[in-house]
Amino acid sequence: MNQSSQVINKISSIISTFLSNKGISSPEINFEKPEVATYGDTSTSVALRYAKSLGLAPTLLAEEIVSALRLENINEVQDYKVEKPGFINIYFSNTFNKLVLEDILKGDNAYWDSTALKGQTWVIEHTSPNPNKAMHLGHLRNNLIGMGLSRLLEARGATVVRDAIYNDRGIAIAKLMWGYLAHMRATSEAEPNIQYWTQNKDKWHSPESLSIPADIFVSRCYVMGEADTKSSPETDQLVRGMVLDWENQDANTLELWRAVLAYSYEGINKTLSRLGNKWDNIWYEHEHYKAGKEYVEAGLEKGIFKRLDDGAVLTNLESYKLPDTILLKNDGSSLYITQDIALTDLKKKKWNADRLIWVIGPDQSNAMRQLYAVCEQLGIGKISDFTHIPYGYVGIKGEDGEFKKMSSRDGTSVLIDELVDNVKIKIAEEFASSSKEISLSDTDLETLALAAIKFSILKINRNQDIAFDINSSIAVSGDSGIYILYTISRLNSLIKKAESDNIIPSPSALGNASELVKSLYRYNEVLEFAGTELSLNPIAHYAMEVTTLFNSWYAAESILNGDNKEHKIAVVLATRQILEKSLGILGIQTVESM
RNA sequence: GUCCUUGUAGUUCAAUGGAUAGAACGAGAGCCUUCUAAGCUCUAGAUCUAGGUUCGAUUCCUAGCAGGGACACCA
Repeated sequence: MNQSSQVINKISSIISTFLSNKGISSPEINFEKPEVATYGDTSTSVALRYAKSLGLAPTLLAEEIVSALRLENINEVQDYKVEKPGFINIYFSNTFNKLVLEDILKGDNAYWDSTALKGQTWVIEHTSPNPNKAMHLGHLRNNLIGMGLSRLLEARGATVVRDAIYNDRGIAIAKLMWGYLAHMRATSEAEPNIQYWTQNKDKWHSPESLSIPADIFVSRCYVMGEADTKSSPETDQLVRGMVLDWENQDANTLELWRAVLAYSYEGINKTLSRLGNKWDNIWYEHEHYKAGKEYVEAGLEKGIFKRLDDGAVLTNLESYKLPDTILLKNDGSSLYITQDIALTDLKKKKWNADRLIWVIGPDQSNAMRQLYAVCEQLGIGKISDFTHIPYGYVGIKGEDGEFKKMSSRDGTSVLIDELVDNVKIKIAEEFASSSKEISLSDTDLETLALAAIKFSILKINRNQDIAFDINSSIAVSGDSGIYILYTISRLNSLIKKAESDNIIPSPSALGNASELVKSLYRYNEVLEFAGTELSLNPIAHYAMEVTTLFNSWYAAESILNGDNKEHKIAVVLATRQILEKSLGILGIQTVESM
């Protein structure tokens, strides 16, 4: 426990004791940051909350609480004030600021280690890519949320397992295989059949031979393959036959399947590694797609599900107030939900998971609730162990300013790589016109572009739809990731200069920048809030707040000159620490200078 | 039709049931012989409607209006 939190805990326990003595059993004491600084550094509304049950006017109760607090003489508090209608506003002294800075500069153990979720294992499924399409902005948002949440949960002490599922079998993959076979022939003599292909693979194109990225290569194959099945019933038959051949483990079909998927994974991995993606485990549909049926049969025996006249199996979710859904088709084959039941049990057992999270689009929300209910009925876990994290669509801003869904068919689908590359160009142009002396490496440009993109997505509440304007959506000034990175490079430069001037950082109770320091103190509080909400935008907004406060201070104060240099450079160090930690959770890396 | 979700300055977004609804972009006015002006300071500008609960509602409840999504053998 760090020193600064102990101050709050002490205040809290004094109030708690006071209210208990008055007859309130286990009172809840809340603190919040007032809107305006004149209302103090922190504030509690306990008096408003309990005045009625104690039969006292709120301001009177507040006064009594303040008297009790004054008796204790807490060093770090300068003053308490009661404000109508009954708030108790607390003003910290500079001693408090000194403690905050000491805590932060002491490093990891003292300040950062949260034990809130210690001992818990969370499994978080995110970014399950579609093997036959290049990844677009929807996947980007999924990935940023999934990776961000897993870092946030880790920061709160949980053991986190990140996983994803590849839907690597079925009709869509067969279309992809056909598209490759029929349309990626390098010479006209190549025959579009599997047998021929296995003997003459060099007569087919690869991403390298066409000089295009693997994901684009795969997308093209799929689009052409699908078009063929639509226009020609014979091809459609043939593709369906490929699915059967695959299920019967036909060696040649499996070989083609592996070859095509290898391109697919190559493309996916290239894009995702750019983003800093990490999975601890990948589930492949072909490994478990049959297992779900047994769970459904077991449920039938227990009378949880019922078999319809045509042989299909239906849920009974009346007690959950959910619409029923089919678990097994009338031909006995399985559906998404069938496989997900098995997968959920696998996940839970493999990691002995306490909580399971799915980061998946909002269109799945009904299906997710059905899945969770069925899993509870089958005894796989409690419904409260399962959480769906939906997120709003990423669309395109239309001519009329309206939100339009992206569609690869209309060519309005924006790919992740395309976006990153465009933003890099934009930043480079901005930089070139800015009369700076330093030059930016390509690595720096990539870092900056990713910072701008990640921040602009994560600062938005995840349930909001985003209408993307390709020309202006990624801000490089103002409320942006670039603004924060720019500020960090200012901090870096100050720290370097302080080192060469031999200024030893040392927090002082006489120091200034108190508003900034008090906002640094809120880091843990923000993490806790974000963690309970499973939401990342509070962290983004917090980082912005710290940055803005620093820049205002920086503009008004000469940091490396005058009195108190040691204190001021301690503030600078602590600010950098907090900003880097916050950005770290968002998956944003920084540049040394820009 | 039922269920879920969203509605806040011109625009893009904030706001744990709290106090004077915050930022950014855009608009207007200033600030570089001094630590990085991608910065700082100031000005103008908003809670979809109607009820209710509460000391207090952008937030919770009810009913509307408007957008988006889901609704049984697709993936």
